[in-house]
Amino acid sequence: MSLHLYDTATRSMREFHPLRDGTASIYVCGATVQGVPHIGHVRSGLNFDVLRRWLARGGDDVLLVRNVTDIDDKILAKAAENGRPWWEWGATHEREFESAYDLLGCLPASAAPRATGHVTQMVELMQRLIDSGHAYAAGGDVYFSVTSFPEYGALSGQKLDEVHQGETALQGKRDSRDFTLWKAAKPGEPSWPTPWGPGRPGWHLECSAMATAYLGREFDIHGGGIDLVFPHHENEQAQSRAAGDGFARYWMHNAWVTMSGEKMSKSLGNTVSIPQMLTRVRAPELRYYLVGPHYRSTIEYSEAALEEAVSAYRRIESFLRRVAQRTGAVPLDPELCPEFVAAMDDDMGTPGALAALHNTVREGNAALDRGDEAAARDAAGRVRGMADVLGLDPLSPRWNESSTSDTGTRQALVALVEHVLAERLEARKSRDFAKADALRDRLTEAGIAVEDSPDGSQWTLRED
RNA sequence: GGCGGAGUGGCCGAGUGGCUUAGGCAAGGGCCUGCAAAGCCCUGUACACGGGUUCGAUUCCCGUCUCCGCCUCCA
Repeated sequence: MSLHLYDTATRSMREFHPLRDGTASIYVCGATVQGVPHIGHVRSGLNFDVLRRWLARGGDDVLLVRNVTDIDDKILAKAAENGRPWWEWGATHEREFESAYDLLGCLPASAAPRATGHVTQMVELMQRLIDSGHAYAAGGDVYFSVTSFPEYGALSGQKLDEVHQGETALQGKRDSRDFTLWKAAKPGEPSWPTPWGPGRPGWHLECSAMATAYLGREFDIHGGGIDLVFPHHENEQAQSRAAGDGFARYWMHNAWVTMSGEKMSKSLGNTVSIPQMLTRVRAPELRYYLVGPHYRSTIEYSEAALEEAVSAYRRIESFLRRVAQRTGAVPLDPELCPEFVAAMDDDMGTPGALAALHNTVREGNAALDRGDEAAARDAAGRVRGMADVLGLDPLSPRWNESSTSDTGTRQALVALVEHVLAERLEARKSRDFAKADALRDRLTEAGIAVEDSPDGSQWTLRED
């Protein structure tokens, strides 16, 4: 079976064929950089990172553009509240998002364009829309005429009569359902010059302009959170198609992370930020938690579920470490088992993919138990290969980066622990188990877990 | 009011018209171990409720209840 993806626009599973053979293009709606990223924001980035890895695995050269909305009402409001320049406020949080994506193992985007850097493209798009009668300027604002585009509502299944753009009814709108492409400058607000007067972008316009600028007038996949379907993506599609562009060929939307049954959002105050999260669990553990469930299923956040993810991830990790310790470095095996491939091809079925991975872990552990090192190494290589597709390979060097800064401390710790373990080994040899246990207890108290095996004792730092 | 999603074993979380024990976590039993931990083996027997279609439905259809999301900024 080849890759099938659920397409929001047709509400059906469609076989994926890129527009241009060998190249897949993806545009993901990224952050409005008004605050610190929480796990919900990052879920989207993670889901599309997995998609991108899977497409690349299938041989496609993947272009992934993830935009940064660095000018909007909220940024201006929050910056003002905090007495900071709006551009600094945006830049600060843009770095927070970039750092969160990076820490969680997202491959860097091919481009991360900012709205403020693409006003020229927006002006061009507006001009095309005005020329073709789909948009009009009024008092420095520019609006998209919804009734001029019969397809309007097709993406989200909204009926035109039921539509409310939620924008304050502005004076110049010919129809209350029209949406704003460009906002006339208000005193004191940042603005950019246009043929219709100075102003700033409306929210939807930037994505059409940037997607087209980088990926062309037609591209493969447009993604984002499920809430963006209406009005954001509906409006994007309307303005681009009305202007004559093919625009996105597949629409993919990820579900929420909820908390106590409610959507996680700043206004509800039920946010769990990434920096906060990462003080409690390690990055790949959090990634496992967010990537494990299917991307179209809601994740109801809970401590217990997070802990389970941590345990499940550690099971994989400890298997690989055990094999590596006993038999030497384990190379990643790019060959994927059929169950894994089938699961991933079925609309990125990460749960099924993880099931296949865990089955291989069990297989490998069993091989280890019976002393079949070749089989264990083989399984370990395949486990790494599968985990890598999900960005979860525990042996990937990227997860070590954070600890390299304090190499000296690390070395001192290693020396001390090794010394205690050597002493304990002596005690065990002379069957002085009271002493051996006392030494182990002391390490345990210090947060170091010791496990004995036929090959000697292993120790790990437990952060909880 | 309009549109959409969901209710699965102790928990998380997939899936399918009749053998999937999905997978994980937790639990119990066993093996292994000086002990512990890890690992391996075994065990649980689920599919909101009421109808219908069918030889057979957790899976299809209808209805009911409950929950959630979008329609307002939002990943």
